[in-house]
Amino acid sequence: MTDQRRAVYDVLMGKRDHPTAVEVFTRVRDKVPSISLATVYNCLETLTDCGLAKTVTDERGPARYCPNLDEHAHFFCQTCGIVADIPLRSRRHPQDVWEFPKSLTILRHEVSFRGVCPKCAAKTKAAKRN
Amino acid sequence: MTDQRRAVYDVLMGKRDHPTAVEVFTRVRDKVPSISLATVYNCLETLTDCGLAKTVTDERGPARYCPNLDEHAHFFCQTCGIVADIPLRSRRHPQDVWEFPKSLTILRHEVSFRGVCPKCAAKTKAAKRN
DNA sequence: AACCTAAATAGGAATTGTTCTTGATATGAA
DNA sequence: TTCATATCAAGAACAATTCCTATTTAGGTT
Repeated sequence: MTDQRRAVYDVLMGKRDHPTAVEVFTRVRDKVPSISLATVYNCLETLTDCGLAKTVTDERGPARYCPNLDEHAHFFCQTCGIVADIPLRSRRHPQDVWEFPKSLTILRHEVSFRGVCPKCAAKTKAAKRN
Repeated sequence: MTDQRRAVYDVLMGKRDHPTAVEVFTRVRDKVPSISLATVYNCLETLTDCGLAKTVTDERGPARYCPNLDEHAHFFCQTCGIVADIPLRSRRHPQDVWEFPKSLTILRHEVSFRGVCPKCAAKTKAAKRN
């Protein structure tokens, strides 16, 4: 655990959103001004390999990193692009929710929702009134 | 509907797998040798906008395109990278499984699984026996 | 059938996000 | 100390995609 990794980890945990590598980079530079973007990528990879963070990708955009280790889904706002965590109501096995060929070895699964966040919904509503 | 779009559409429908743009490009050149990669990208975007195809992305790899319009999930084999459609028979409503802030407008959702396909599972088993 | 206009195309340059390479630096073991 | 190993910074390289521009085409209108 080097200074850089510690700093990247702290930044991820400090603001529990879903920053891109570049966003992590700009945040972490406040603490370790000499850090390079490549190192941020390396640290993020190391952290995800250790299971301390997860990657989230919204279609073709840049990879985002998620410090929330609980099982959860992601919501992507189609308008502003914000990413939100959707918690699981109760512990369920994938097999309990979906039916799939038993010949497949399922190691992990991922659920994502797309739509409009409250803020953007309010904006479009306000725009329509004009 | 231009020749190029028709050709891209036919290629997608002709082999119901999950090709990348470049794979579509190489396949479609047999029919329309003068087509350019940029045009393939354009056509694929047009088709997905029309709802005639879907995009599938496995983490950070190139985008893949899926001609299967039925509701289904995707399975990604971690070993060989193959993408398979999983008919999505959900046993529960999303609201029953996930806890949504009711302020979110959900327009669509996506489920993907990662693991090992039967073929690769057999291979590793065979390798272990040696 | 010739004409017109908006849309689509080919080709290549540019951009974006990420990974790789290299040499320097640090860390820990012998 | 000396060596081996891992990490780092900096920037080049890379892959996937998008953008740009001149040219061509589709398809509706005379």
